[in-house]
Amino acid sequence: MTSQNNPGRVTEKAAETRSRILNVALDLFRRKGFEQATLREIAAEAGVSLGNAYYYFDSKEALVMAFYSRASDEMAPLIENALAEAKGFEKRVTAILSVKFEYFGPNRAFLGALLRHGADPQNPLSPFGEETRHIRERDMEYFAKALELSRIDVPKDLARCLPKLLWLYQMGLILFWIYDHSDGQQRTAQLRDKSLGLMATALKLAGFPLLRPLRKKLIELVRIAEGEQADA
Amino acid sequence: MTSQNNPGRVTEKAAETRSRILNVALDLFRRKGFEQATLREIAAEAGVSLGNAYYYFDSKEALVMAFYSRASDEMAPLIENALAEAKGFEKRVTAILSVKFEYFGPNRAFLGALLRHGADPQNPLSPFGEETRHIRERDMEYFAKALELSRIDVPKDLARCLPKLLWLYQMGLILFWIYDHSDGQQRTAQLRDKSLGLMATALKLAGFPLLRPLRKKLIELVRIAEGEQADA
DNA sequence: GTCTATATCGGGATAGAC
DNA sequence: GTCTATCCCGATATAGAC
Repeated sequence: MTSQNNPGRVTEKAAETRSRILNVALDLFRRKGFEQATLREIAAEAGVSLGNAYYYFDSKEALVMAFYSRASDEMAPLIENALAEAKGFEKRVTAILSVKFEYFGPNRAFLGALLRHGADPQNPLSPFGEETRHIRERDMEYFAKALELSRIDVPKDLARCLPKLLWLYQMGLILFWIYDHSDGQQRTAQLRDKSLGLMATALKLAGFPLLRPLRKKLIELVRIAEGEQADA
Repeated sequence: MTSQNNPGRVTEKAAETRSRILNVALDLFRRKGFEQATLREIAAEAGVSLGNAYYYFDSKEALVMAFYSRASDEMAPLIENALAEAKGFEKRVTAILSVKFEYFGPNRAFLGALLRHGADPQNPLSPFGEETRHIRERDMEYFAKALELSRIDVPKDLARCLPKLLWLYQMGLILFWIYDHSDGQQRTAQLRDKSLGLMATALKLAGFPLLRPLRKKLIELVRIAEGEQADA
C-alpha cells in the first residue's frame, strides 16, 4: 500500500513531496491540458524521478482524484459560509454552485478531461462510482441544507429525494458549463438562473392535487434509480 | 486522404479488408475491453500489418467512430419498422429505445469506454460534438416521428423542442443502462417504462393554464441551451 | 491504391536496486 | 522513498512489393 492511502502516517518530507508533485501536475494540466502534460515533465518540474512520482500517485488519473479530494475539502468551508449568508432557496443553491464554478473556473479546460470517465462505471474517476461516493454524499448534504434552511414546503415523499435530484441537476449544469464557450460562461449562469426559477415554480406547485400523479411517478422513478445505486 | 473518407471509391477487396479489421476490433473490444485490446493484436488477428490497420483507421478511436456509424446505419431500418408497428406515444418511444438497447446489448461492457469522452467537447467521440452531429440529428428525427405519429397534442412552443428533450432523455437512460448491473438490465427497463409514463402524464397536463408558467420557463431553458449548441 | 515489414518515438506504467 | 532501466503500446515514418 502506497503512501497516498495513508496520509496520517507520512513523514513531513513525504507529505511535502507529494504535495509538490500534485501542485506541479495541476499547474501543467491547466497550462497544457490533461493529455499534453506528461508525467515525465511533471516529475522533472517537481524535481523527482518518474518512478518516484508513481510512488506517490498510482496513475496519472490518481492525480485527478487527488485534485477532486482537495477541491472538495477546500470548498467545504466556502460553501458553508455561502450557505449561511444567502437567503432563500434559489439564492442558496446559486451560492453553492457559484463556489464550485469559481473554484473550478481556472481548471475548466481540463475539467472535461477529468469528467470524461463519467460514463465508465469501472473507472475510479466516475462521478457516480464508489471511489467518489464520499465527495458525492458531501455535495448532497449541501443541497439538503439549502432546502432545510429555506423551509421548502413540499410533500414529504418528494422532499426526501430532492437532494439527490439537485445533485444530478448540478452534474448536468457542470457538463453544460464544460461545453459552454460563451464569454465568461455567461450562458451557464443564465441556464442556472432560469432552471432554478423553474424548479422553484415546480416546487410551489408540487402540492397541487392536479400534480399528484406526476409527483408520485417522479418519486417512483427515483426509487428505481436509487435501488440501482445501492448495489452499485 | 485515406480510404475511409472515400467509401464510394474503394475496391471490393479494400472494403472487405476494412470491414474485417473493424469486425476483429469490435470482437476484441467486447472480449477484452477497449483499453486492453491492442492495435497490434487487432491487426494480427485480422491478418494485416499494423501499418495497414492504420491505413484504414486513423486511430484506435476511429474504430469506435466507425462502429457508431455502422450501428446508426444498421439500426435505421429496424427503428423505422419498429416505429411503423408500434401504436401510441409510449409504445413508439419504447420501440426506438428497445432497438438501441438490443443492438448495443452485446457491447454494453465496452460502451462505457466508448462514451467516456462524453464530457470532453474536444473529443470527436463526444455524443454532443460536431463529428457525431449526423447521428444525433437522425436520432432526433425518430423521436419527432414518434411524436408526430402519436398525434401528441401539446402547445406548439413545447412541441418544437420535444425531440431534443427526448434525445437528451435517451442519453440519460443509456448512461443509466451502462451502470445497470441488474439481471438483463431490467432496472433500466423499469426506469424506461416509469419515466415514459411520467412523460405521457406531463404531456397531457402541459396544456393546463396552471402549468403555463412552468412550460414557458422550460421552453426558455431549452432556448438558452440551444443557443449554446448553435455556436458549438 | 493496397499492403508488408520494420524502425522509431513518445509516454504511461512497472521492477527492482539502493 | 528514491532512483534507473525497462516494457508496452499508440502512433508515425519509411521503403518497397504488387
